[in-house]
Amino acid sequence: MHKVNNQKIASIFYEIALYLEMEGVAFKPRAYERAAQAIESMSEEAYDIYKKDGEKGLDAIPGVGKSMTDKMVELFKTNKLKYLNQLRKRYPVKIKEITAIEGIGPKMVKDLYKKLGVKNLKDLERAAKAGKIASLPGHGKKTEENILKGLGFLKKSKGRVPLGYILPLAETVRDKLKKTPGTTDVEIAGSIRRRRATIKDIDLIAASSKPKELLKKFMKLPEVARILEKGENRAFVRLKEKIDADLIVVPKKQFGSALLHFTGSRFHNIRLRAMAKEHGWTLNEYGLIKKNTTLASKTEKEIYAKFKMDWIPPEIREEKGEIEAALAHKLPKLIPYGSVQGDLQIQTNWTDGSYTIEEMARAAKRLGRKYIAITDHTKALAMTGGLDEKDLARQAKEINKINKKIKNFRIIKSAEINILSDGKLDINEKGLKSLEIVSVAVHSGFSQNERVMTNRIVKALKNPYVNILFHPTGRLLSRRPEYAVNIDTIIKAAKKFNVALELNCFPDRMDLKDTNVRKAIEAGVKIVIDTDAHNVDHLKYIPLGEATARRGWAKKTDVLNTMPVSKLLEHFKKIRIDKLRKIR
DNA sequence: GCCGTTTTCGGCCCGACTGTTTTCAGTCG
Repeated sequence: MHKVNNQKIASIFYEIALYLEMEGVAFKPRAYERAAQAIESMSEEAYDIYKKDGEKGLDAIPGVGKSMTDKMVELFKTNKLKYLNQLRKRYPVKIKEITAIEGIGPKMVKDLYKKLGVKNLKDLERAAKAGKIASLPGHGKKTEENILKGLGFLKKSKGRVPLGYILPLAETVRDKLKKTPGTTDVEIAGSIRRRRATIKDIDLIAASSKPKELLKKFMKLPEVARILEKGENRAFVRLKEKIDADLIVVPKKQFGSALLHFTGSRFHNIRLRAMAKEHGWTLNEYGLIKKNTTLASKTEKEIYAKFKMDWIPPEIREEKGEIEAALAHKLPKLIPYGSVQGDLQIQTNWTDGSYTIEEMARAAKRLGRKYIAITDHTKALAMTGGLDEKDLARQAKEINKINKKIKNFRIIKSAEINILSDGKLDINEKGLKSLEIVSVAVHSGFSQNERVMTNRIVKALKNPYVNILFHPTGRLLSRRPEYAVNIDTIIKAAKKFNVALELNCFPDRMDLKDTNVRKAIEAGVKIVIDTDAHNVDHLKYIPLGEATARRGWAKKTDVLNTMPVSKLLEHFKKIRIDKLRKIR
């Protein structure tokens, strides 16, 4: 058996979809894409589902039926897929690679292959530079230029970018557009509005009585490098920051329908449109329309109401049960932004942070936090100058001193303690006892196999002093995938040993991710949201974590550090006493 | 290829822009 992971399966299904699209097959490409999307966003591995529940389990994945179940089973059994190999043989073309270029789709790939023998990006570049594409019937000079520009962009582009790095730019552009005469609303839509962890481009929706002026202003912004498309009410540009931005301008009365349309997700929209169709209506960016009359268009809420649904927060518009919940008026009350009162992971210049404890505390207070926990690394992480038991005692004295100086604020004694490769901690019991909150994390042995890694973490969670598991899967979005860990087992252990799981807001981490948050809270495990700040500038990332918690359907009560500090510390204290009593 | 409080068969979301066309296919969101 071969443990083919979800990402790999999704990637294969996406590739099949492209090949089928290339052949002009109807409907099947969408089916494969839909299944791929479902699989890549599952928190449980399809392989584990198969081992546990067999083919029945796979078939139960939404969008997956008999045929795709068979294909997954074949992958698990042989690590190969005959169907895909046949497609690749018929068209020996790097289809995913080539269609990554803006403006090139499967049909053009087919044409370029058949007529010019283009199989990969290198062939494509050579053909374009030699002027061969412009001379093809059906294509021209412009197509060729766009391909060359697209190739250049692809080389420089970083692909999807962490949300936290793009949001400020999107907000800057939005705010500049807001000041245009005749413009009443500008909103960021798309996956940024849904607060996905990574972003491909910036979508902006505006309501204006003077669309021409607004579009002109947009295209002339200093952030813009190049104009890709322009129309009556939309413009599509490439920003100097190597990311594309799209602006759609509508009359005020259509702002809601436009916002709904361009917020997505795609599958949420498809579902809504199918529902509209059942009523004999159509839903598009201009409104919910019955024959020639508009039933609703001004606000999203009005449109949802026509379907007898509650308004659905953008963060959960992923066609993952939110439509059913909205129809039944049973949407969860998602944790409101601004609910997190304190930051529970902060590094200082005692280890690899850049600022003193007091500087971090004062900066956090300025942002409205009521408390922070100081969580410098411990000794096994030698490269950061990790603290030993004596250092922690010294740091405690320092914290006491600063606590007296800063009013209406509380610094909590904590640490980011290493889980050693055998699951033991690198701080002794006396050291653990001296801390108000004990947080643990993996920082070594990333290449351990899943069983070893999982057992190691579970062993650490079993320690009666442990309160929080930091960045449970260890992913770094721009650099490193998750380490091999069985998140279901971790969640079970967290529940059993009453340990909270961290949702780390650092833009590169966002760990736990949304689907794991949902899984954890469904299992009754508590979450903490914190920034992992290494300097004062990082403290601002809390709302990213709140957003991700919302994507995971978390309520305020699921997140421990929405509590005031006295209650929070009481909570951890009580757990510690209970656990120690059970052991003795 | 998937799916079903109308359906196990017959459907499957909708519209704009571009480039190369003389009315449209391809691509994108």
